[in-house]
Amino acid sequence: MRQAKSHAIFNAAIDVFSERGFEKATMDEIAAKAKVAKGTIYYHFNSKEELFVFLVDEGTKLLGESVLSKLPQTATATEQLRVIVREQLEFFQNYSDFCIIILREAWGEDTRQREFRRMLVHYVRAIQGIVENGIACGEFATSDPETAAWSIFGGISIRAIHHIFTRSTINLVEFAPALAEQIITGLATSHQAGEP
Amino acid sequence: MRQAKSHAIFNAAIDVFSERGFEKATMDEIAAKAKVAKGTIYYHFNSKEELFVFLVDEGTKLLGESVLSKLPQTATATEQLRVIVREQLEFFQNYSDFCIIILREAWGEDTRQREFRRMLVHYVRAIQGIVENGIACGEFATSDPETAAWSIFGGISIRAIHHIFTRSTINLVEFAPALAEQIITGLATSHQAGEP
Amino acid sequence: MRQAKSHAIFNAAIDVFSERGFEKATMDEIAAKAKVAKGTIYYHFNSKEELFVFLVDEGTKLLGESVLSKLPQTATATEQLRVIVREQLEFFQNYSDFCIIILREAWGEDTRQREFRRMLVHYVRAIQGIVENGIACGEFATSDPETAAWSIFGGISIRAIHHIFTRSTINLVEFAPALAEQIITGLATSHQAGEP
Amino acid sequence: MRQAKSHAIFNAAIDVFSERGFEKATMDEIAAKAKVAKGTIYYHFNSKEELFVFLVDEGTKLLGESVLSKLPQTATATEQLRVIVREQLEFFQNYSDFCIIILREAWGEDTRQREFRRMLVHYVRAIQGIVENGIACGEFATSDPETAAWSIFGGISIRAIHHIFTRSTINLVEFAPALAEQIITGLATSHQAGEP
DNA sequence: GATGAATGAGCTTTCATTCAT
DNA sequence: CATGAATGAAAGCTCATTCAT
Repeated sequence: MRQAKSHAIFNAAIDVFSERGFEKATMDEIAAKAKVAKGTIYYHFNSKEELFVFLVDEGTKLLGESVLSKLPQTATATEQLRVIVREQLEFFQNYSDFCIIILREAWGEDTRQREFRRMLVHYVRAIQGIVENGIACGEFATSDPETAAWSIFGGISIRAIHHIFTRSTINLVEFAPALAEQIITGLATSHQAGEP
Repeated sequence: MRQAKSHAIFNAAIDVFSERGFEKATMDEIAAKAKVAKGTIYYHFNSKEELFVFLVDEGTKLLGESVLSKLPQTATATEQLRVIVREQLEFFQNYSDFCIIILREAWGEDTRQREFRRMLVHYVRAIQGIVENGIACGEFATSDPETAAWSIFGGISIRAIHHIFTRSTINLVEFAPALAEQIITGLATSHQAGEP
Repeated sequence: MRQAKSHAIFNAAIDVFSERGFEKATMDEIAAKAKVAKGTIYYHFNSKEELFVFLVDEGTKLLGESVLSKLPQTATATEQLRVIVREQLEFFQNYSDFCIIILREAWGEDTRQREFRRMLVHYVRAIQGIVENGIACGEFATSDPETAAWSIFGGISIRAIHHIFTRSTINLVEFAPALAEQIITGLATSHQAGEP
Repeated sequence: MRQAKSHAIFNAAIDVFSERGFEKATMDEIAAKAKVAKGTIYYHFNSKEELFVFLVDEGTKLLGESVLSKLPQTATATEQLRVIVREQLEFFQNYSDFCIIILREAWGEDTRQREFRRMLVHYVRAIQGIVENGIACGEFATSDPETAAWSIFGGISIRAIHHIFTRSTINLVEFAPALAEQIITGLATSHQAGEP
């Protein structure tokens, strides 16, 4: 099998980066976990940063594919949003390491962090597109689709990471219905919700 | 004036921790920015970790006070939620450094990170309390107030940090109405919002 | 009372120097134990080294006085040696801190260590004098009184420090008879002791 | 050759530890003397303490082997004691650095010091064993073989270290006969040595 | 392709000493 | 006389990266 070592390094790196954070993660620990010599990592990746970016790149792509490919193209925006919520929770359930990496490592002015945000923006723009479609169809109403998209993404993600560190055994996907309902119909009971 | 040096260190530390992250921040840079000798920091704080925890403690307390003290006690839960959204955005507008620190440094198993989350939980519980009050009054409906609270907190925070790294000049508070409306009435236009 | 603080510092310093060794002892700990401010130590002693030398000077003088003043001037050299053994053990029993300081801190090329050894040499020379007197009187026989003196001093001291770190409750003075006998008559039973 | 660097570090460490003492010795100086980078020391030894303990362990083992392996098994206890005196002096002549390290660094409550004393006790017990054999054979008489053993060890060691700091060119082994005679037959001329 | 010994810049922390009060 | 906040040089230790094998 090609890339056996690469894969081992990749998996070990996700482990270690999510457990320690980028700065505290050491190439020694990654090498030990991957059961390769430290030099071997440098044969496959030019630097710690490059390894990280590769990993984040793959992860974000996988997030995009996992979530967006499940969208039923003919469904309503409302239905698509429900799928987003469910699938993103499912993704974070399966790849909780990556959920942690996103929230810890995306914020800063280092190259890897800007790069990371570029990828996240790409994903959130897809959510924003759905919101905008919903508006165009008259399903949704909001004055600021970008704000809507980021708060949807942030709401799901922070709910998920809180759950991850709670170390509960409940499956993240179980939060999907409540979360989707809040996003779509809000907290207010229908007969009220007056404007100030 | 007492504590002049302590304050300088405190402010410098917020700066540096938010710009570099806990691990990459150096005591040298904090000392230089505070215009004190490195030893002076250690005269006031026993370690880098202790300095960080002190700072996070003060920051989280200030967040709690800034937001929760503004809550009109006699108002409806709906109105209280609007205040939360506005005031938390205002807080992040004024203390964007602290917004960054929260989202970067709260997630992990180090002592300082667990401590940090304990404080955040305290704040988010207050939001959860309002949601539960709203339910009790018949204003709100949700099957999972904890999920509601964390997704509200996360939605506001991630919207804010995205905005901070966008380096726009728009005041964060301007997002308050749209964000509040989404939380309260949801995205869906009132005449629909069917259940699956 | 004059020198109340000086005395407190002196006693605290003996404590700390013997517990930690010169290098690891800190002026902070000495100040804390003496219940004075750190600056106060520097009012009474110019430096850590000076404090140490003063303390060692006093201690060695006290050792000399404690032991040598007990020597019955009219007694035989044999009897005087017995007194030396007993009184030095008694001194180490009362000032075990100082016993530790002697054996830890006298060996090296720092100024304070040379100074220390100068004082020790003075004390050991007194023992050597007794040995030489004994030879002159025909009581003792040895080809090397200096070696005799140092090995007597070393034998007593190392026996004592071993006992101190054993943390036994036995009084050091109880070893005096056996130790004196060994020094004076040797291990061999009288009817033998052949020369090689 | 394997362990070339390790050996260089080992030798440099003995040098520096004996010249400066454990606390004052710096890893920088050891590295410089060993002509390796500082990090290299940490590649081979986990800490300054571990390097020290390793060195002391080897040294004490070597002391034991150097001295005890020379003991003629069929000889009398008296003869064995003479060998001990001569060989221990020879060892200290060859490894004066280690003689200094023993007397400076064995006394204290740090882990490395307790460990050190454990090893010394092992060596001194061997001397004690010889004394006890001598008693069993009727060659020796003493009420306290442990005291005898420690004072023999201490007498030799302190005589040696005094000589080392005197920087004389005389070979330590030249003191062996006088020292042995004192230990075996004592100072007193045979016709006396009365008990008080 | 793979290894792991070696490196050295850079980090946190300590602590004797000073000095304004 | 006495204080204790402030200092900065110096030390132990870490770790990404390199390179000879």
